[in-house]
Amino acid sequence: MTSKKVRHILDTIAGMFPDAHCELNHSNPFELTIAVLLSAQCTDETVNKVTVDLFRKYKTPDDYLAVPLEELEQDIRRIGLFRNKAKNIQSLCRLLLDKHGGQVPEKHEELVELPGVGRKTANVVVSNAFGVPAIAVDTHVERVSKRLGLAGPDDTVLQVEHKLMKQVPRDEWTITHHRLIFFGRYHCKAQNPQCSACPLVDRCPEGKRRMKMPIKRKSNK
DNA sequence: AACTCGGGGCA
DNA sequence: TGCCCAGAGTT
Repeated sequence: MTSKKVRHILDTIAGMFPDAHCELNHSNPFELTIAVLLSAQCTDETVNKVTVDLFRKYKTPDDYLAVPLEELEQDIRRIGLFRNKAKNIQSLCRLLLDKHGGQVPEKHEELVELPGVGRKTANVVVSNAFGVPAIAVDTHVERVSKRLGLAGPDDTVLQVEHKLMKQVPRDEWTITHHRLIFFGRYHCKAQNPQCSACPLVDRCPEGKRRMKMPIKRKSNK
């Protein structure tokens, strides 16, 4: 794909979502790390409902370790995977205290060593909390990148990340990440993508395919 | 590469 | 009801 076409895609999406940003409730790197960890397999909106109260009760790693696991599970019960997540939070806090003086490390390679923190979470933390350009490839970014042809249909998550970094100027990585998220979440949705109202449909391989042959919705006859 | 965890939102 | 969600760890 030509750099001109990539630029057109980026600019169009920027116009659609001029105020794209990180929607996770947080006010410091530690809270952001907790919020991203909690967000796995559920929406940010759901996470924020929990963290508003959670962050009032728990300010530091010590606070999370001061309560029994069952109490923390109860406090995050409203989101999915809460048993694993509660355990992850406490072991994360223990490690932060043991190895990092209770602070969230700024280096990507240190972040991914933390329990419950993978490559995607580390990218979100460095970009949103520490100002390091990064593109975190989640399900939205992966889906829209493949639909738009910014990545190949069979690329792994890591390959998608590399292709995006190659095609997008470094100082636009973080904002592009957020715009692709918004685009995927509110427009180029997994189930019912708004192709007929999409300014990119003419240049989108997947969009053209879908417009010609709309996906049949499952109907119970 | 496939599987598991898991309650909430939405059609 | 059934299916998916801004993942990561294990096998």
